[in-house]
Amino acid sequence: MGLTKTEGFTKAQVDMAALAKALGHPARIAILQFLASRKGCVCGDIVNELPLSQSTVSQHLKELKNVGLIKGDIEGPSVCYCIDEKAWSKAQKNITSLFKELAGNMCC
Amino acid sequence: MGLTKTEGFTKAQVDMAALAKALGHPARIAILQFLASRKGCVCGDIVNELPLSQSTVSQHLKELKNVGLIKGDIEGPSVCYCIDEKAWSKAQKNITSLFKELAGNMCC
DNA sequence: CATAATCATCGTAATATTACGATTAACAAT
DNA sequence: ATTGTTAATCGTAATATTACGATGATTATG
Repeated sequence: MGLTKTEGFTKAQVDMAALAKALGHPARIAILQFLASRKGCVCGDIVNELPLSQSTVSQHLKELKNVGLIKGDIEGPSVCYCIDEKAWSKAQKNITSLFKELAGNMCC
Repeated sequence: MGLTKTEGFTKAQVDMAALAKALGHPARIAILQFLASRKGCVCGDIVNELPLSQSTVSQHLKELKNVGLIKGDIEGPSVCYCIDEKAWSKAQKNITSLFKELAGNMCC
């Protein structure tokens, strides 16, 4: 299979899982950190920062775009990437509330 | 391939990605929420709460255990699961600091 | 001891993910 | 126009993930 069942789960659960899944690769964590380390868009040199080929990095960027965490604006021959502020703060809110929901109910 | 490259990334990045990956399935989100909704361990009826077969749920529980987020104590014929408080608060700290690191540096 | 209940594991199948090189598309500059 | 640069996409291969039924192991209970 390899196919994730979504029927029977809430939209919030499915969305949260999709967000977490997008963060579930070191390269994508590194990309987000690199984008944030520059104050602004990053045109070009993302590939040079990662130990992966250009096509692989492009795939990871695509996944981050699909989940909405980053945007890419075409700037001449290259593309400028940056974190999508709105999506990011929404993600932060959701994760924070998940942690709040799960806090303080431990037993063992 | 399907094999995630970890050389060239920091341990923090790899660990964060592993945590996120563990959260990257609706069933595993649902399991954590269900464990937290009960104040204490949950013996038994996790399977009944999910639209998945017993063996599939067992697999998801195993993944959550592998990343350390939950513990399972054998209690007679059944097993009591609960969130591992230490691992969970560490995860929370790491995610929070990731968000802090990435906040306020947007541009577009 | 036999049976039932609970959960892990095995075996299997379908699909997803990761990664790379090669190619293509778009644009800039000579 | 040709060339070079940048980044997406295609094609491919290897491995991972998801899911299920069936089987095992363990422990109560009759």
